[in-house]
Amino acid sequence: MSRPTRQSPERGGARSRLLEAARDVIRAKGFAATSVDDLCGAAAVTKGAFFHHFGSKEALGVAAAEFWAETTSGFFAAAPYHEPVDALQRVLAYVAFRKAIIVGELAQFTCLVGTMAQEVYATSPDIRDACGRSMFGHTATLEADIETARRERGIAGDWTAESLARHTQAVIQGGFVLAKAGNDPGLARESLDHLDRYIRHLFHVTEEDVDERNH
Amino acid sequence: MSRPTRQSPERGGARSRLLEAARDVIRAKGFAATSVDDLCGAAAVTKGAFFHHFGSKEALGVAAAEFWAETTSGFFAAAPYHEPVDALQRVLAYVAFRKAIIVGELAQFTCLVGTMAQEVYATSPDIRDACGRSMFGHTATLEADIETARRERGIAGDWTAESLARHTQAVIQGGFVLAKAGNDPGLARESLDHLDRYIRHLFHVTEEDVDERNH
DNA sequence: TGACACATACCGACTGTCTGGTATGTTTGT
DNA sequence: ACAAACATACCAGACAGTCGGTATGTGTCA
Repeated sequence: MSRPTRQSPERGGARSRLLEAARDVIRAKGFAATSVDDLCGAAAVTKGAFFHHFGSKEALGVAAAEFWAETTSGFFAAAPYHEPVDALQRVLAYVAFRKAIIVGELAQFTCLVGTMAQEVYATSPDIRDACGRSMFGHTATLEADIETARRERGIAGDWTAESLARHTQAVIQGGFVLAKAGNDPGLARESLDHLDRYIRHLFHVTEEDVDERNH
Repeated sequence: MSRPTRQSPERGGARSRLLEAARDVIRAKGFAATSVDDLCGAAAVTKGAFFHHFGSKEALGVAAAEFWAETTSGFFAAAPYHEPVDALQRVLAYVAFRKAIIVGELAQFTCLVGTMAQEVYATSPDIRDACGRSMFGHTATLEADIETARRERGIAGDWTAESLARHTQAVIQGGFVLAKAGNDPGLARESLDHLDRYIRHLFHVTEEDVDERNH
């Protein structure tokens, strides 16, 4: 069925098409429930191509997590939340941005590495670690802004920028879980409102303060 | 292998042994990666017994979510965090309790319905909805204490008890995801510290206030 | 009290399909 | 000509689910 056309579009693109298919199909069905044939079908390539590029299904999982790390880091680096010159405003803009991109179908805005890590953490250490690198690599980029904001504003408190960055990620990931369980993206957005309120509290943001330096 | 002894222990116990096996095995391996034979092996029953009690693997998934709802609601109802007479102290004690039970192996303290919902939300609406009922049924029990605390303390703010109860669940679930990705239970506890701080902020808890009315 | 009917609980061999993976071609750019 | 990038055919095992059967109650009526 739907044999890939001979003289198929861009020869050499099988690997990236498989990674894109993995990103989309695994987010919808999960890693274990996604078969190699599913991926080949979605990417319009044959099994020969699959095992030419990836030594095993597990190796594809690792590659998919790394692909996710690359593409998302590019996506977030190009996002507009970096614009404010004030570091705290960047942090709050990050949270607002994360909320703003929660639209449409669940499988399109949820996190590949969160989903995969949850599923394979005990059965595939390689995939788990690749997911961990992607996730904590991302939190590290936020951590820098949090740390800067803290210094700029002279904020004390018994918490670290690292832990707050990770907490932010936890709220996002947890929001995805609730959104899936309740079949309602609004549940993910809701938790980000609480996170926003919490961060404003940590940085003693008053009502008048809010638009003080808004890009 | 390991044939269940004829005259096996408690005839009639196959169903509950399968549900307990499902609870443990699925939390470790995920739903899709857990085979019916895995469950039969773990429960020491045969396939005949499995399909006598459950019409399909999916039906077992639904039953496992319902079993989880029953056993955890009993567990939390009996937990000591209900002791404080002050509602806010009960809420904070709940968070502390959730943190305290995060010990040992990941598969032993993480949430079955969170794991399953994340995995099957798009492929099995029946399991997803059963997971949702379990999860939001639990948040509803916390919501009551939050609402009472809010009235007792005359707290305003643009948030609802319902949303805060769900946010609490999101932080817990997100903590589990990070703990799995980082292979470190401490990551789940860490987020609960932030949640505790956030709730104290919402209720204007001062340092002196803390042990004011401690059970 | 016991015999018969019936239901529930379980057993384990079997089946057809699907799975990840392999072995061996064929095409294509350089 | 050569290697990389595919395609095709195939395989052995695992998979969910089936089915005919047995063991153990449970209700009923003489």
